[in-house]
Amino acid sequence: MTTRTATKPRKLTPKGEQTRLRIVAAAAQLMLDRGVAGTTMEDVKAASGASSSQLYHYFADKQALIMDVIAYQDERVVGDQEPMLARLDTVDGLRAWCDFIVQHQRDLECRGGCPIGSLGSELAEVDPAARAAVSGSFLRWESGIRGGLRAMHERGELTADPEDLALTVLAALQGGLLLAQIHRDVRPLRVTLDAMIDHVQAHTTAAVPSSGRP
Amino acid sequence: MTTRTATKPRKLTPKGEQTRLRIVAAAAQLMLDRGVAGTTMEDVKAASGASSSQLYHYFADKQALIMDVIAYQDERVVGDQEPMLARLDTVDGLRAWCDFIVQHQRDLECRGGCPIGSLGSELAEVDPAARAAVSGSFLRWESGIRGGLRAMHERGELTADPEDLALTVLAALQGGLLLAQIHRDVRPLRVTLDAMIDHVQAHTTAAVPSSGRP
DNA sequence: GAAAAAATGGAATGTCCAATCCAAAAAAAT
DNA sequence: ATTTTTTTGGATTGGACATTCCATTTTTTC
Repeated sequence: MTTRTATKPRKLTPKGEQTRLRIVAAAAQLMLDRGVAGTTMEDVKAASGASSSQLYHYFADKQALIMDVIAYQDERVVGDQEPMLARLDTVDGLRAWCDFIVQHQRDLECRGGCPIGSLGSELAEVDPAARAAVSGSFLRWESGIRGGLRAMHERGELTADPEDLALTVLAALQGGLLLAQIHRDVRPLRVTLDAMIDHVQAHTTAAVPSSGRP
Repeated sequence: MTTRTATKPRKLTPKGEQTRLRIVAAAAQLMLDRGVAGTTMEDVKAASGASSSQLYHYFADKQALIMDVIAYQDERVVGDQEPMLARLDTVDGLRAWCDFIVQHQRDLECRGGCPIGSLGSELAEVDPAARAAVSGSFLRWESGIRGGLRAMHERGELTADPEDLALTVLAALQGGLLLAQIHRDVRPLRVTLDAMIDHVQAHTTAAVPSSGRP
């Protein structure tokens, strides 16, 4: 098929693929900085160095670009965290993951919020396809968290239900990220993730009050 | 002053106040249903039965209307919950509040997400004044939650820090609401709030595993 | 009852922005 | 080397939409 709107586009040349990715990466950054509605195709052109023809060569319309931005952020956020998610089978691994997220938000000065959650929140009621895509990304993220918790559970170290606990941890993370963004302060995120660590620890077989950490 | 853009508007007649409120209420509903960007002034006119002149008679511009929508939602959400927040000084009160929120989302079929959180997420990076207003609303909400937890603490029933716990509960709530909205399923919210109840209970002096509830 | 102020109606204006169009250059395929 | 395809450039178009403008009606104030 020569149409591109509903099917996977025909295979691009390496140069074409590079241009397409440059456009998606630029759009992803702009949409994190200013939201989807606050990002125009003109902005994307300027940030990516592409022309209008290129934008509409690679993307049927703005909505198609948004879908690719969601997929891109899914890789950048969930995909990149997978090595750490694989280590959530220990409380120390959980703590390291939390520390990484808090530090990352500190580096960003709490701007943008969660790259996936913010997109989902903005688009959920106006773009069903986008909402479904973000839902898929959240399920992937939850699955990664659950994998580690389940391993703990299978070793007999975690007494709580890893299904529910993974969901709770992701929800707390999303809420902590939102509050940090709104208040421009990592404390809500830090405190919330620490509470999750405590909560997980409280449901391990070696449950003891967490001692002061250096 | 005769200007209306930066100062409190001059006193309205009762009829004028009624019209202004009708506009704000209509805008609030539309912005929950379709987001701020997805809501035009034409939509607000149609929903409120007001004319363009009326919109711009009562609001300097769309941004001014948005600010009033945030204040309105603050009252509708946090203000209306205050009686329940006053009862968060018991685990049963906490459970009742959580049940109310879950049922409310069920009634809405998880559409819209949190009326305050969604506005904040969409506007945080494009409207500093809006972000600050939402921040204030979250602080008010957190304060209401903390009040109850602090009462428990002061009675010696809660061993955890009510400051941190209130923050954690609000973050978990926001995250649960977001996940429920994105997945169109109350389960993430239910599970997350249940975990918060467990977490609070685990830090009370009568800490026992929660038995199955009817 | 009259004057002033507020509320209301709706057409018009100007700007923004997604998307299209016309075309040339570069790269790939034959 | 030539033809075909892909990539690229940028002007233009049409529609959306916030806001302004002109005016009348209604309500409030004196």
